[in-house]
Amino acid sequence: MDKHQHKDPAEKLSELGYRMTPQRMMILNAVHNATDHISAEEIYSQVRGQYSHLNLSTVYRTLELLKNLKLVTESDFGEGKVRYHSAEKGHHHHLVCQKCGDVNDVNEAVFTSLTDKLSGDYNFTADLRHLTIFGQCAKCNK
Amino acid sequence: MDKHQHKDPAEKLSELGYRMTPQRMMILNAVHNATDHISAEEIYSQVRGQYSHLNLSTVYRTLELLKNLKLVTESDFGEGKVRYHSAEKGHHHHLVCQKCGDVNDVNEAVFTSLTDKLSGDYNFTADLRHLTIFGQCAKCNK
DNA sequence: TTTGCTATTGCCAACATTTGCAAGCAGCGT
DNA sequence: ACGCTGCTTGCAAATGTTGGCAATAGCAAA
Repeated sequence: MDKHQHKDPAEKLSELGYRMTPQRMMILNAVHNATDHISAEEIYSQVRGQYSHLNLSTVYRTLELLKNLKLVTESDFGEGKVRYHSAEKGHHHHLVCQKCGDVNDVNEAVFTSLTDKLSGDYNFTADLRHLTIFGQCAKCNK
Repeated sequence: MDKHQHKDPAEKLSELGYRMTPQRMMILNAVHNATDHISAEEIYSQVRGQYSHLNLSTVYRTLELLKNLKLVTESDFGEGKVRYHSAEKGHHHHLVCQKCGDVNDVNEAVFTSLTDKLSGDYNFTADLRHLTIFGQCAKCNK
């Protein structure tokens, strides 16, 4: 299994001169196996369950690295902490309702006209991985 | 002067049961008089120069309030701290270059097709005040 | 296998921001 | 004037995240 992945994250790391440590491997797994967007603290306590030699700073530093390598994406839902998501599971954006707090996914396609415009008018290549948009949801709009 | 404002912030506050205190007045002035997007710490030390009885928590709490009343907007340029801007000076969005760190303004109009789509397809009323989009700027795209 | 370079980690302190709590103060009714 | 109610503040502690530094551990070359 896992044959369908384009490239093993471990491979991707070592190709770029990074080292595959147990910490990184387990953090990567935690993000990948998470059913939903997962926080740094959650990753920390989850990994610690099987591998007690881990520091929270390492979690943050690893997530920063994985983010730069585009292996994970970061979302801020306005909870006072940030959440992470495996990039391999596909991109999508979020609509967060400021009234009821509901979070809904939006397909990337909704943003193509925006990125096209930014590219055409400003020659700016937008990096919209996990964008969060605040506002009022359908339910609260009634 | 200031006759062109729609409504006095003091008036807007008291209408909603809030009080116009010296702290709030000076924080509001600091944001309004700032030539650029200003941080909480900057507001704090600036106001403290003329009014030493001020706590940093008050600055944060006041900014939170002004944000909810839509008197100021908040932008995160990825510096590890947030910046504020007077809403009365007009809305605009930001393109932040991940390579060179340059920040450019984009007119609100660029986003109308997006907000229309979100409204039509998802019945979601987007609250795009100061949106920040990361990517690569024209210079770095060459 | 051993060595050596340096990326990586843990620990701890700093930073930006939020929160709980008790005291202070404004405006209202009596 | 008095006290009540609830908004507002300062203070200090907590939270989420980042950064410096010295020790450790991958990995490649010998």
